[in-house]
Amino acid sequence: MIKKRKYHHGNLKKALILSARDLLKKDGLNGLTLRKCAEHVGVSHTAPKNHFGNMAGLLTAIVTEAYSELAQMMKIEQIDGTTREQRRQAALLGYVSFAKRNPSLYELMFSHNRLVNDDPDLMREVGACFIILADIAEDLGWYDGNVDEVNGKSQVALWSLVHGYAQLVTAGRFKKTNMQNLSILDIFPSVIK
Amino acid sequence: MIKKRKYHHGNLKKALILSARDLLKKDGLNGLTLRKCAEHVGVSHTAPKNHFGNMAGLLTAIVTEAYSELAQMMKIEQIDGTTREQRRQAALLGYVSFAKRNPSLYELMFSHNRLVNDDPDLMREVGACFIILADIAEDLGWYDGNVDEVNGKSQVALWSLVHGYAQLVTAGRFKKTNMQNLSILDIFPSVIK
DNA sequence: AAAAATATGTTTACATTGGAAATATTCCAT
DNA sequence: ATGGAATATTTCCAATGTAAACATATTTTT
Repeated sequence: MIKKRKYHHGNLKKALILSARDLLKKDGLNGLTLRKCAEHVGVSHTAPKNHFGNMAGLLTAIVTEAYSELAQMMKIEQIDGTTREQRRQAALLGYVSFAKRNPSLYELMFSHNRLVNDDPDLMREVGACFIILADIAEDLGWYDGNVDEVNGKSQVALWSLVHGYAQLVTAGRFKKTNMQNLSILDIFPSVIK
Repeated sequence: MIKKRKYHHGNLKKALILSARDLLKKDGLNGLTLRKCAEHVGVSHTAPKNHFGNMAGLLTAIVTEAYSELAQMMKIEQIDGTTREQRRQAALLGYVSFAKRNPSLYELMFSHNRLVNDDPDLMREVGACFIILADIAEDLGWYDGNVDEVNGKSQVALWSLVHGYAQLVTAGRFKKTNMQNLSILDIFPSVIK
């Protein structure tokens, strides 16, 4: 039985996001256009509007999914019985690995005026990442003071360090130094008590 | 004596960069277009091509200048007689201040495929920033080992931490936490011996 | 000083893109 | 089954980056 080409795609939203991710990986931010996404999926160039409203909406959807994936990368290998130090190392490696494999997407995730920043889904996924970071930021021993203050600073410092490292590497800012091949774990251990 | 409108602008390159900075500050990356730059300066929309080749060339020129400014911000107040700790604090505050005042520009400075990354001028200014960071990264006491290794790791860690903090703040990633108003100096001091 | 070469700027033209508006098709709740 | 909501298409437009040919000014060479 031959499948007739349907007027309705069925799962266009998901398909467009996947297509957008492909374009982003292949040609970077400049190569990602609504029309190319639509053409790649086989729909008219205005079909995305129903699902995302506009370009910012599509980018927000992609990034929202990306934060979810980033959280997954950080949680990999975090089975019961592992120590916090083991979870931390696994999470940091997963985090940097994600950024290196998706440099354009990663850049977009920290853009400050290209996304719908108050999108509830996006905020939820960002929050989910922050919670994972909060777990592995405990016991760093970098600060003194009351528990809440120490934990807050630790979270900020941990995320700052790993994000900064990930982006500086993917942006090539260490390329002209002899430190391009340092691992994130080389940067961390000695300051962890 | 009335000045006749000249066919040649005189200092178009610099004027276009300034105009681009204005647009970037006012409307973000999406609001920056070659045609608007040209119109704002009062030349035809293809005039920029002579000086920058294409959009990537203009962005590279803007970013190159921005790295120079960032270096200046880090060097402010670094007069003789200051301790390294004082220089470090001044540099960190200047760095974050620059990022906060120029969020779109700052984002562009760490983009990984929108610039002409092998541009000699850009590489020189990035290198100049790295040298300043190298100075203030000494004596952090975060690592053990031979001097070169310790210094290398310290530079990478310092830049990662301050860049990560600056971008996470400007991207609003701490907005939903109670840590939005922490200073970069709150993140640093306790880990400095 | 004259002429040639180079640099700088304009005009014209075109393909790509995001998006608005009107219309068509399908799905779904009652 | 049927009317409304959701989904997709068609048509249209303004904005954009860029190429090519041409115009004007500046610098270099002779």
